[in-house]
Amino acid sequence: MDPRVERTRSAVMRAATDLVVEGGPGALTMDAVVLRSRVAKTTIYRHWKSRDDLLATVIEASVPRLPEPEPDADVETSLRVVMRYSVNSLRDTEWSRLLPAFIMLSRHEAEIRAINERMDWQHNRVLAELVQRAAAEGIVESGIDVDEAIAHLQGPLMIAFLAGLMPIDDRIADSIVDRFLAAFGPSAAAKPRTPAAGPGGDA
Amino acid sequence: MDPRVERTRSAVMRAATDLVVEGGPGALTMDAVVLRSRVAKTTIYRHWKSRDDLLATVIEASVPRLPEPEPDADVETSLRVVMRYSVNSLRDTEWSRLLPAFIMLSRHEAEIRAINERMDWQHNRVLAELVQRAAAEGIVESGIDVDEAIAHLQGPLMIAFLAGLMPIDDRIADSIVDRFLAAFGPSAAAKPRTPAAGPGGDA
DNA sequence: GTCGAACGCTACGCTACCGTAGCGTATCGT
DNA sequence: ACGATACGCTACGGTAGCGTAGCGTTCGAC
Repeated sequence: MDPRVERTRSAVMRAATDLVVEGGPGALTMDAVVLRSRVAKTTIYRHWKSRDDLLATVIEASVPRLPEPEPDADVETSLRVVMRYSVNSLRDTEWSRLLPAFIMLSRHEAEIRAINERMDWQHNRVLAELVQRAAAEGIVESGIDVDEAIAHLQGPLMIAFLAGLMPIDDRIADSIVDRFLAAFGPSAAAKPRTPAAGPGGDA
Repeated sequence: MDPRVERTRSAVMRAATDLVVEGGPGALTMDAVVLRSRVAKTTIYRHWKSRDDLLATVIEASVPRLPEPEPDADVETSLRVVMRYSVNSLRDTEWSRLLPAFIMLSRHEAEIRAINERMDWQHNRVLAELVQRAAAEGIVESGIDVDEAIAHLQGPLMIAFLAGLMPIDDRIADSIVDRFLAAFGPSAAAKPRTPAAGPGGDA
């Protein structure tokens, strides 16, 4: 491939990504990209058809893809590996600052929503497979609701990130898995006592 | 108070809120508000000093505040009440569509961030109190990490909402509390087996 | 009824941003 | 070397949005 093209694309992507990371999607203006990347505006428009197109490319390039677990590996270990990978995605300064914008734009921009759906689909597939294998091996309850399980794996991490409740590190990944196994383990007490009624004394 | 002021403020707020709900923060333009509210632009600027000010007011007005649990009520019941309240906040069409924008704007707009911090503070206070009471009553483990507990209460709900994994209803609120109690209950198996090592056989 | 406050209207000035035209220059592949 | 392709530059045209000026009108309070 023509090295000029390669150079231009990477310079623009670098500048555009930094702009969004630093100032949010609103900071991604073509003029700002021109200044920062030192690439002429006309040249940029030879590679991306619009500003929105460029924004979509920036996000797409930063979206993490969960690693596919090795089929013959221990399920619990695989789960921990995947969760640690998620944690590291959120530790990545680029993705961590892109994610909030990504969440919002997915609501109103069709292009970004499509990226979101592809990501969700991949993540859910990986996690669903692990949850089902865990159920088959008796590590978690057999009739487990896969979506619910996924929510309990991803949710605490996401909220810890968004709210800044706790440090995002391997420790949190492991503790989430621990809690997950405790909550969904086959010996998880007498499961649902859904009708709101306290177990013991009230005072 | 002058009813003209009351009328103007509510008409503008209604229009502005609808605009953000329908099209995101970018759709909140003064001209659009003028058209929809039938209030003159000059009048709007007599009540809000800028467009950003109006946006902040819109968000502030929609942010849910968790109910303060009654001190003499059963802890588990209170927890369920609070979680159901959170669920209903997300069922509210206004807040559910404002939340993503809120998440993003909190990163780059100081005004919105301040609102976010006030909300987090109130939510965390309510939940922390309940978690601590639960610990004191022996419903959950005694040395419980309050922030971790909060993450496990709010996280699954948040991710279910953001990803659209499951229907947002009272059922999910209750099941989250169930899972929480199972994961953090005093008899929650042999707690952390943090070093990644499977319990039984691997294959 | 009268006075003051709130409101409405038109018309701006200003800025930021998008995306393009036209034409000359530099660089790559062969 | 040399043709093709990519790139750079300047200068725009057009739009959208913010916030204000100035002045007349209406409405509420008393």
